[in-house]
Amino acid sequence: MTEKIRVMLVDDHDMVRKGLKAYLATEESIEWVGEASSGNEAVRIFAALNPEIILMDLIMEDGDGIEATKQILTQDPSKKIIILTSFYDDEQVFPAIEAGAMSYLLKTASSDEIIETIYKAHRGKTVIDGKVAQKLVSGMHRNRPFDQLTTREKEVLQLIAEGKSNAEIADLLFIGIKTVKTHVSSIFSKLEVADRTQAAIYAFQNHLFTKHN
Amino acid sequence: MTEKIRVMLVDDHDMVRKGLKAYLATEESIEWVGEASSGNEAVRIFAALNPEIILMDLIMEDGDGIEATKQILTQDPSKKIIILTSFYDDEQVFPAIEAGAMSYLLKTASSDEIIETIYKAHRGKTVIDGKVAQKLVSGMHRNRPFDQLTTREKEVLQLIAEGKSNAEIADLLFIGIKTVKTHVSSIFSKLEVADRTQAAIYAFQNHLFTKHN
DNA sequence: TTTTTTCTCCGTCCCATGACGGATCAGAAA
DNA sequence: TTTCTGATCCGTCATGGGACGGAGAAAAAA
Repeated sequence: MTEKIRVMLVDDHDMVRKGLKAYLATEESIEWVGEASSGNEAVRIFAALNPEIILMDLIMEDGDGIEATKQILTQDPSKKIIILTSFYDDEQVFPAIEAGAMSYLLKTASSDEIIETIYKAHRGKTVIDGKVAQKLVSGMHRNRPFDQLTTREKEVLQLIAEGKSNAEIADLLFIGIKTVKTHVSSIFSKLEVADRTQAAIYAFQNHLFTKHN
Repeated sequence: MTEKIRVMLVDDHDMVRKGLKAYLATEESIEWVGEASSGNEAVRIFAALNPEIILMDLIMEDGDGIEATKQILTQDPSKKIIILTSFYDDEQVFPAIEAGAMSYLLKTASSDEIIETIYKAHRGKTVIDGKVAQKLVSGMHRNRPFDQLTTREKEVLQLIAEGKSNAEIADLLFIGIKTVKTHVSSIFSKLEVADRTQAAIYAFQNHLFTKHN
């Protein structure tokens, strides 16, 4: 029999860790080398555990999965990381792929799919969940109006989304109110919204300034 | 030895179901009678499984946990339902308790806590997760400014949060623009915000109109 | 090089917005 | 009954917000 595949899990749900551990124990060719309950903990201990494959949750209290993925791959690019997240959180897919994750599964995936994905990752093959893949292709040619904004306009939009007035924005950016109004008008036409309130709503609905951009 | 406690799990994550099942199998006095992958499925099959305790996830694709909790307890009030959710989703705690759930756990809870909660629920004792409890007490005397709003004002605020102008709101509610402005001003003073944009931001940050209210 | 595009900046004009005051009506408390 | 409180409604008025036009500078294209 060949060498076992060394697998590590990073998830802040104890029951998920205990559960997946118990389930993977039934697989002869998989060896459970350890687990971490947060992204930061994973970065600290993965080298000692020396897993070949890391199952990584995204949303965790202490250090998110994307950051942990980056750091781990920086230290050891040979690690194969499978993202295993609860929801296809809108625009977390791109950052995860960019961070170097090999596969992207939803927790709604069946246990068999997870095992299959582990084997495929072991052979260097990528698996992307169907729903996530749809997001990807629709987002590939992402003509997001937001990306049409200039640097200055993005700054202004963020301040709008924080509830700032034009005068406040002018003070914060050390420019005239009239100039702010120009940027604001430009933002409206690019985002195809009518006023600053709709622009702020757009920012919130697209999670623009809540995470990494 | 006494009768085993009959337990059923409702969760749309296959790995959580398989995992918890494997883990609970180590408990002598707990019997796993079945599982459902959605709220609606749970309502359909719980009677046949005849569990004593139901572990219920909240966020599911097909029929959420709160609705399922209500329906199950309507059919059989003797069932003891333990909410087992991923995040303390802001204001889902109240509806869950109102629906008749006996306990409220987070999935970050340790497996031992879950087992302990099952035993306590079996003896009729309620367990509320610490973080959730904090939310509860801070929410008990919930001086949320939002609750200070009148019915009409809530309607207006929702339309503001949808990006509507005063004129559009007037048309939608069949009242004059001046009247709308009065409501709008009243909303601002109660929410302690300066303009409609900040009001919309308030609505989004408090998840006001995204779920049941 | 010149030309064109783009980004950033500032000005003028008009209207929706929001502050303030007041009227009407309904229900509760005296 | 009267009184009081609060919800809903409409008026007047000053101002911030948004549309439009344009200038200078720098980068890209010719």
